[in-house]
Amino acid sequence: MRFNPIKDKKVYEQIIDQIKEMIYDGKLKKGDKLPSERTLTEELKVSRASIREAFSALEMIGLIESRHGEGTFIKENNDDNFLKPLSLHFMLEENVGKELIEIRKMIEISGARFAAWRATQEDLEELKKWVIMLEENRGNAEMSRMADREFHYALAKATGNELVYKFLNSISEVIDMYLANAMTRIVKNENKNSALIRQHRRIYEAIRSGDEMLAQKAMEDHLVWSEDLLEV
Amino acid sequence: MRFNPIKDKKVYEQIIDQIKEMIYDGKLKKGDKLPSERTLTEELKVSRASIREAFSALEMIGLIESRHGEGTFIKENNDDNFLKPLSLHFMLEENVGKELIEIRKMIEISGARFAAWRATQEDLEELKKWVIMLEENRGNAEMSRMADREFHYALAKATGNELVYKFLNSISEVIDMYLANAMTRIVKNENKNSALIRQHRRIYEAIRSGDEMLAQKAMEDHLVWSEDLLEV
DNA sequence: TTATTCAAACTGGTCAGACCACCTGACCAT
DNA sequence: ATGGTCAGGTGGTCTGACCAGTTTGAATAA
Repeated sequence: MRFNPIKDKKVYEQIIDQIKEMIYDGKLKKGDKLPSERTLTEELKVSRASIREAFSALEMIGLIESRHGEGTFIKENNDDNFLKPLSLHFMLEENVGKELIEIRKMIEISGARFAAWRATQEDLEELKKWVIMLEENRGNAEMSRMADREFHYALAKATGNELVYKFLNSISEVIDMYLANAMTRIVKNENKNSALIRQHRRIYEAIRSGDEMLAQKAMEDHLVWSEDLLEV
Repeated sequence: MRFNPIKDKKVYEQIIDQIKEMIYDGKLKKGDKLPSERTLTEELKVSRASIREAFSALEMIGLIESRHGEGTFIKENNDDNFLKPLSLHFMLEENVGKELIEIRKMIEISGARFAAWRATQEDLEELKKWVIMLEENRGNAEMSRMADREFHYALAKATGNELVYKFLNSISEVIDMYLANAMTRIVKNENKNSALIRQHRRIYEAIRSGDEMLAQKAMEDHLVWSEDLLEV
């Protein structure tokens, strides 16, 4: 004898489902204005409070935007961080740091290859800028960490894949926490600091010359190297 | 002269910030019970409606869970999919399909390598199961598509990285839409169908034998091959 | 006519209080 | 022990009110 669980979906969840469906069907597009809260009250026969609960949930994930006095709209620019709320999860998880670093590794290794293929002139200049920054700030953990981070962002941008950039950006906050100590150890050691700079320059040169496989290899070597330093 | 933007943060956003901070500081951990809505009403000097807006937002991203009659808790098991809301964004974007497929490619190519390294016996059996399913359903687009999808999920699981599995899972809905037509074309062509099966078997064999580089290569060949079919 | 003003009519943001539905635990009857 | 009852706490929902922005359009001034 089997029983099925009684489902008791909350009102605001059902509202979200309806909006979700309209997006599926293409009835709602970016920039579109949603009906006012009071209008929806009548059409859906629910209280304004429930509608506002649905809206605040959708606003949390960056899908809509409520503008006081104007109305509520499907968000136009998913500018930088629609993945931002994820960082909260990452802070609650134990092993997530290692897994995140692994994913970053997967994406960046292939990413370097894409970058070698598609990097624009500006991308190259940006990359070069941070390599130089790294060279000019030997021994400075703060600056080196910043330059390293920016280098990786620039590389993400150079992949020509917007989503790669956004994704790596959204997980950077958590990854940074893991890398901070490692960077301090690196810059304190003359040999390691040199290695760090050499590796970044090698990646940059490979991308600049358009050598996809070398870029991939250089990135992999770099990430494996820095991964080892995390364990210490 | 610099002005700071006038912050007019909504009440429910400030509530979220406070909860966020408590998680940062480690004062809130998985499974913890939050104060009741009525209690928070008094402590924060805000209305219950605002608190419920904050809670529904946090529930949307899967951070908390409200249980009727019991209370509100920091979610214990992020089991299923806290990345689910992302699919809504992906449906709104235009070029996101191609970019998503690229990211999938990046992750799966490296993922195959991880799988060759870490796949358990069950993982291998799961993979094998879907290869066989693919072989036994030549010409059947529906079943082939399903088997193909499940194979890739099984591979994601075999990487031993939970996050990889969850992430690929969350983007699968959108990717599937792009792959559906390609699969129909593949199974209608005897040669292509054979190639599809051969490629999956090759990936499986490489993983089974623990040959990391071959697994990576086999996966890359497969993805490049199927990518070309998308353009047709 | 044309431009300006400004009040009314929207919009979202917040609040207080009510009622329902559900869970828990204490107490009681069997 | 088992099951029933009841009270108190909790989330779920609704109503109606008021505040604070934006838009609109008619009355007014040029």
